[in-house]
Amino acid sequence: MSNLTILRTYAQTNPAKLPPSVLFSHSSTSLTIYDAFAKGIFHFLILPRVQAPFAVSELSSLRTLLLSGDKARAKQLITALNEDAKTLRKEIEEEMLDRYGFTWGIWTGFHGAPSMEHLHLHVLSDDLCTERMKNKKHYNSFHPKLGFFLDIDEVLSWFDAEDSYFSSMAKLDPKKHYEPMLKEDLSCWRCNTSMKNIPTLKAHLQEEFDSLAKREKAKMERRRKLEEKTAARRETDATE
DNA sequence: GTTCTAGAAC
DNA sequence: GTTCTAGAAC
Repeated sequence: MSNLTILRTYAQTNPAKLPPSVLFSHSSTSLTIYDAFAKGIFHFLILPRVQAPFAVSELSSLRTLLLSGDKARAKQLITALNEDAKTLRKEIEEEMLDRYGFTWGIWTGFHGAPSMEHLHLHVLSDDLCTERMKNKKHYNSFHPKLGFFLDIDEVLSWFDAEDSYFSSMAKLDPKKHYEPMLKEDLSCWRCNTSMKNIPTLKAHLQEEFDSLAKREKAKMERRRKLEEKTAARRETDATE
């Protein structure tokens, strides 16, 4: 099953009835689900559950939430999603250490022009070269320098800015402002090198990830050895 | 969002 | 000839 309103269906379903292949965890206010087409090795979506005072229509997207009228209420909801994301990132990092022996970047944000109904916060690792990363639109929608991917901290900062700034950002005009960003030329988000097509980009991202892995694992190893030495020294000091 | 596929790019 | 993209259909 997959259509443009599937997330809305999940958000209105009793979490106990969602299959474990879909649901990762839930709280009283949100659901964390596995992204069905993960663009990073780790890729989750956090969805607000449909409950008062919000109507399902107000939770349709970031745009509808920001324009729903009550700024304080909207900020509160996004702050709650942010807290859930922090917890999730910790869990992802533990899993990274377990399975890969090091940790790497995790991004948390919204798409400027989402293509599925119901507000969803992406939490994904920054490797970005999985099997499901298939075209320019996929990649550019997460490229941190293009502007399509809106980091949650940036979105939260809009609430503390002047009203006129908040209003201009809250418009989130998909056709004029956001969708053209998806057609920008491909470039590596780490080193800015331009890439002629998706297979070339993915091979490059894989190399970047492999060299990062090597550096980070070496760092972990040095740290471990240092701790070993420190522990041994402590032991000697204690017996002297 | 994905899949399919015509035709552009190589 | 093969690889790859991008637009239509769903």
